[in-house]
Amino acid sequence: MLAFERREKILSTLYSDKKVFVAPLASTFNVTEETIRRDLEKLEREGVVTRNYGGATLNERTSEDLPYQTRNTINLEEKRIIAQFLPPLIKDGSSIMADTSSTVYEALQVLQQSKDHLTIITNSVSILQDFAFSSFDVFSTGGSLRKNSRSLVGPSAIRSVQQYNVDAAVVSCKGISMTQGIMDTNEPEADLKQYMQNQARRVILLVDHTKFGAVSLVKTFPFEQVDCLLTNKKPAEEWLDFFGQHEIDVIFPS
Amino acid sequence: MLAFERREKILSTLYSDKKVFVAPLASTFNVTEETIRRDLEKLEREGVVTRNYGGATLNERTSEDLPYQTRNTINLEEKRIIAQFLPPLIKDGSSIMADTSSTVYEALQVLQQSKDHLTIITNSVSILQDFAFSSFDVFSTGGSLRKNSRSLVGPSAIRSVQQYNVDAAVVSCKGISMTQGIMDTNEPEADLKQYMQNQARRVILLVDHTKFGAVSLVKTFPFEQVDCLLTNKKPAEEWLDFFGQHEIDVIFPS
DNA sequence: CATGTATGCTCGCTTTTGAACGAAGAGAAA
DNA sequence: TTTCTCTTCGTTCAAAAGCGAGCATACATG
Repeated sequence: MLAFERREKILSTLYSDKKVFVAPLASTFNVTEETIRRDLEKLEREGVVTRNYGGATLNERTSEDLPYQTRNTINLEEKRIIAQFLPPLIKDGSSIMADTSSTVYEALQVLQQSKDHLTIITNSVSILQDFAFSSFDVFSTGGSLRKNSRSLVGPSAIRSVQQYNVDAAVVSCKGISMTQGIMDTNEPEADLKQYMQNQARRVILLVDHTKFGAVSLVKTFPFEQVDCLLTNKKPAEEWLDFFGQHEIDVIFPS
Repeated sequence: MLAFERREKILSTLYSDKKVFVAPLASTFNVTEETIRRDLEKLEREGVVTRNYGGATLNERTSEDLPYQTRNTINLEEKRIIAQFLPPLIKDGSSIMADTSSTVYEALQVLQQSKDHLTIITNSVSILQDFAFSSFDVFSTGGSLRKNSRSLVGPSAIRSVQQYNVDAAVVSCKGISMTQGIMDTNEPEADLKQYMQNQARRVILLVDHTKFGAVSLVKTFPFEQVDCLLTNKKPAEEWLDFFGQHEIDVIFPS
């Protein structure tokens, strides 16, 4: 039995019972209580459980969130660098649209700390979940829950997006190419993004350096629509020229 | 029985009875009265109860606006008992509407294990989150994220609900009374529930025993609309008569 | 080889619990 | 009202259970 295997089993017990105890776990897995405690400690650091004397209870709010969270920690540093550039571009009290991407998610976390009030319209379930107890006004687009993601898409989401006119759309993508434009991996989200862009006065695109030149399945909207691009490394000269031609403000760490 | 577990159970008794006594608690948990006193002391420090001679009473104010996660673990056993009754009432492949309540949430968890395919329309963020990786089709109503809850409400959610016609509405409430009807603590959710009920061929109401006779702020829909009621304890004879008059099928543990 | 991770073990510290006893509250009787 | 009695509370002490830090070992990984 490997460590992560054990933790997975602990998690599954947690999901069904909402709580676990140190001593029984230790004996079922044939490890010392120390090990179990360390497991629970780890789970607590990840925000999944709260420990109490003799065991731990599940944190409802992140109940099924583990896969997302791990995915979210990939390139987290890059995403945070990008996120730092967003607050100066957003005025307190303004309204924004946010798509379902971990980059945008990180950026909103930073906004939450630096702004008093914002109105957020989003199709991301993760954002809904995280802002349930914030002071921001949050609107969900509704729509169909896309399989294996926390994204709401489809005609209903599109209709919903069209109801709002916002100051800025904060979106990400899977790849940008000078010839192919801005691309995403799946049709429904790419589609929705296009409508988001359409309802916003300004379009702010968040792209980390790995997206430059990456080609992906489906085009979203053209570069002409982008007002501002945030990234985590200085792009190559030809990209800077390209952005200049399209009148896109590029922001990157100096 | 560990300390935190005992305190949870005390809380759960508090939520259903509004008050507890030291001596009976001590004997049910097989601990000394001192221990119970210390538990109550702790709960008092947390602002949940006020102690008085011989026991403690629940602080009314906090009972309504409980954070979701505490509310969710309270009376979990009762909720699971109710949840068990739902699968036989729902045919595989059918479509249902689900509100934002921990009882309905538990019931859907059970459905997830016993059905191959369902279409769920919900205003609950928690359900969206939990079914992101399931085989069910899930639609979000969208709408405004209600403060300090994981519930989507408002005109946009209502419009959205009206787009769908489903086989069953699975809903809960905060209180039922023969004279006042079915009640909830807040207007927006009560409102939405009414529309949900309206779009469903059958209305299934999930109520634990603490809700019987409990009066709450705002009425939702009348008993005439309810087709089936699931609860965790056999209701009193007058309630059974009452349900009979309204042609409501009542299901409870035998 | 060095490095990092996982695990077990020990020891001192904290939390929890029960027992004991005096103090305080409730209710009845004067 | 005052007094008396019984119950309930709070405090203190000690024992037991649980915990965290630090160290050592084992094993994989680079």
